[in-house]
Parts: sequence; structure tokens; C-alpha cells
Amino acid sequence: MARSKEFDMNLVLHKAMEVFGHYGYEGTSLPILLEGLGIARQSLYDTYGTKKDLFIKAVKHYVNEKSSAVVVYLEKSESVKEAIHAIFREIVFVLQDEDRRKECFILYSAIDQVPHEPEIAALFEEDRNRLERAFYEALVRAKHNQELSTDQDLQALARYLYHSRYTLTQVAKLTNDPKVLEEITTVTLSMLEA
Amino acid sequence: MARSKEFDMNLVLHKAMEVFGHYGYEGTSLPILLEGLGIARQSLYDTYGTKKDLFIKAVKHYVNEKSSAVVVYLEKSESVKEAIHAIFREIVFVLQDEDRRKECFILYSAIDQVPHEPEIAALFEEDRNRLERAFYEALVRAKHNQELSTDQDLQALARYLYHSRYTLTQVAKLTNDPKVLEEITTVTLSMLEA
DNA sequence: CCATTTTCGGACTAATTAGTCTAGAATGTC
DNA sequence: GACATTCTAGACTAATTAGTCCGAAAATGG
Repeated sequence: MARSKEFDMNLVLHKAMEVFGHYGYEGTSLPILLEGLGIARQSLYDTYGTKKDLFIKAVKHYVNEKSSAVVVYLEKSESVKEAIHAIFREIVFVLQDEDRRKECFILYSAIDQVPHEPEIAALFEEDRNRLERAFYEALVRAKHNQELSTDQDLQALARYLYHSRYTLTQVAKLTNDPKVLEEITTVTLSMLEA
Repeated sequence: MARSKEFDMNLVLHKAMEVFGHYGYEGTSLPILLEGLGIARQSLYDTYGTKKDLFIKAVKHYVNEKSSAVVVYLEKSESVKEAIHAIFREIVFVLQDEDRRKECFILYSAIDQVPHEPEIAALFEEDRNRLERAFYEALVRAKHNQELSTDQDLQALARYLYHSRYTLTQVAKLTNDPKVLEEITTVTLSMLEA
């Protein structure tokens, strides 16, 4: 028999998120990428394919992981409002952590590639459909429960929530003040109290 | 005497916004940039300096131009609410126009460079201070006029408005549907009716 | 110990990068 | 028409780019 694979796929993908998030897709050179991943050049090509392949893998992993958690929250929670608050609390919390925030910025780099990489564009279209539906259904449920009393268009509100979550990483790029993220989130979610 | 300058600085800067906005700063190669600008290589270096110099000039021009208009709106308008609506209507309108939207995306590329280019970071810090103050003072005025009846923290609301305007370009990157921008803006500004 | 596979490191290529230089054509003022 | 300046086009450099190839070291299970 032979030597067994020793790369932890998950770990490497998370490191890739950090590197791509920090330098952007085009801004990440092979040497920088390899140093960030801690593996040799040949190992990258053997195991993950080209730089673009790895980028797409990392983006898919990030988006799917986060979005799945959001869907679970929305579907399982007793209180829809509390679920939504928890979802935003989570992303704000991560963005406030000096270390954990790093990988979030791959989202920004990924959106940057939407016009140039059809696979990335398709990924976000699917993600948007999935999450907008999840938000919408949760909002409908909350309305029926009388948990929600707003008379807003729930479809529009769902879209608003979907994009608001993602735009927090842009806000985080513009300021390091953790308070700002909280303030903005507070205002954003006050929408649910109308 | 001699031949006179023939480049229209404004025109070239706007073309630069479109190119950098489309390809991103790192994604824009010299050949692509020159073709987009419609000038020769040497003319670029003679007139605008390096690629980075031109990028920074274009970003500054874009941000200052747009933000100055916002400040004017906020200071001169009779109705603060109407001014804010007009400000958002304007950006949504531009983002809906197939041609005019192109240059808006330099904002996205610029924010991408905030962690790497101190001059860009300083520009946004100044811009944020200026606009948050302008929004805040307008909101205070509206509150005194009884035009605004919300009991939100006006400082937080000002920050929210500042970032909401900028995040619209991220939304525009994710979808071409012009209706989405309107919907999201409607929800965003419904905040003022609380 | 052996066979197999993984990993590594460095050499290598071909293309592309930003930026400089040069020579000449175009343009405007006197 | 003479002169100063701008603009262009292309050659050129030195560095960097992504990706391939090769040989040896390391590790694993039989």
C-alpha cells in the first residue's frame, strides 16, 4: 500500500479563503497563495487543480456552509425574529474577531468575480434564490403567527435581508470599529418592528 | 509656442472609472487600460503618472464628485426626507442605466484596495466623516422640524444611510434586475417612516 | 524490507506584467 | 515657415506570472 493523503481539505480551503479574501483573486500570486496554504506548488496542482479551481472551490465551500446554517436557523427556530437576529449576530460576531473575520472577505472577492466567472455567477444566483425563498417563507410564517406586524412587501423584505447580510462585509472593509457593525445591524433589523 | 494639451481630463478619468470598475485594479492590465482610455502608453505616463496614480485620481474624482452632490442635496433641500429619497433615487437611476452604471463599479474596486492603499483608506475615512456628519445634521434638523418622528439613534441612522448608499453597487453586481434596486431602496428608506 | 503513493523543492517555460526610451508625426503659436 | 510641444507607435527591459516537469525524500501498509 501507499502513503495516505495528508492534506486536510477543510483546513486548506479555509486558509485559501483567508488568502483570497485578503489579496483578492487577481491580487493573489502563486507564491503568496502557496505560503498562505503551507503546501508545495506541485501539491496544489495535484490536489486542487489550478489557482482558479481552488478559488471556486473555496468560494463554494464558504457560501454553501454559511447559507446552509442560515437556512437551518430560519427553518428550525421557534421565533422567526429571533432567528434573523441570531443570523446577523453571528456574522457581526465573526467580523468583529480579528482572526475569524479574515475568511469572510472571500465573499467580497467572489462578488468581484461575478461578471467574469460564470461559475461564480451561477453559484450566487442559486444562493440568492435559496436564501430569498428561505427568508420569505420565514417571514410569511411570522406574519401568520402575528409575530410580525409589518405591512411591507415580504418579498422585498426578504431580498433586503439577503443583501443586507452580505453587504456587512463591505462595511467591515471600510471600518475596523466593531461598534459600527452592531449599530448598522440594529438599524437594519429595526425594520422588523415596523 | 507649442501644441496645446488635447486630453479632456474629465473624460479620461471617467473612462478610467469604467475600465477599473469593470476589471478591478489588479485585473486591469496596461493594454486593456490604454485601449479603454483611447490614448497611447507614453501619454498615460506623461499626463497621469503610473497606473496606480491614475487609479487613485479616478477614485478621488468619483467619490468627491458624488459625495459633494449628496452634501449639497442635504444642505439645500427644504425637506430632508425628500433630499434623502432624491439621493437614493439618483444612484439607483444611474445603476439602472446600462452605460452610466459602468463607472459606479470603481467604488467597489476602490473599497477593495482600502486595506492595501493608505491613500484610498484615508480618502474613505474623510468621505465617511464628511457624509455621516451631513446625514446626521440633516436628520437632526428633520427631527426638530417634526418632519421625522423616529426615536432611533440618529448617529446610527446616519451611518446606516451612508453605508446603504454604497452597498447598492454591491447589490448591482449581484443582479441586473433593476427592480431589485428599487425594492431594496424602498425597504431601506422605509426606516425614515418609523 | 518492499512497493506504492504523497509531498516537496527547484528548475524551467512561455507569456504577461509595468514602466522606460526613442524617433517621428501631428498640432498649434509666433 | 520655424519652433515648441504633444501625441503616437513600437522596441525594449527586467521582473513576475501561472503552470509543467523531474527527481528525491518521506511516509505508509504489507
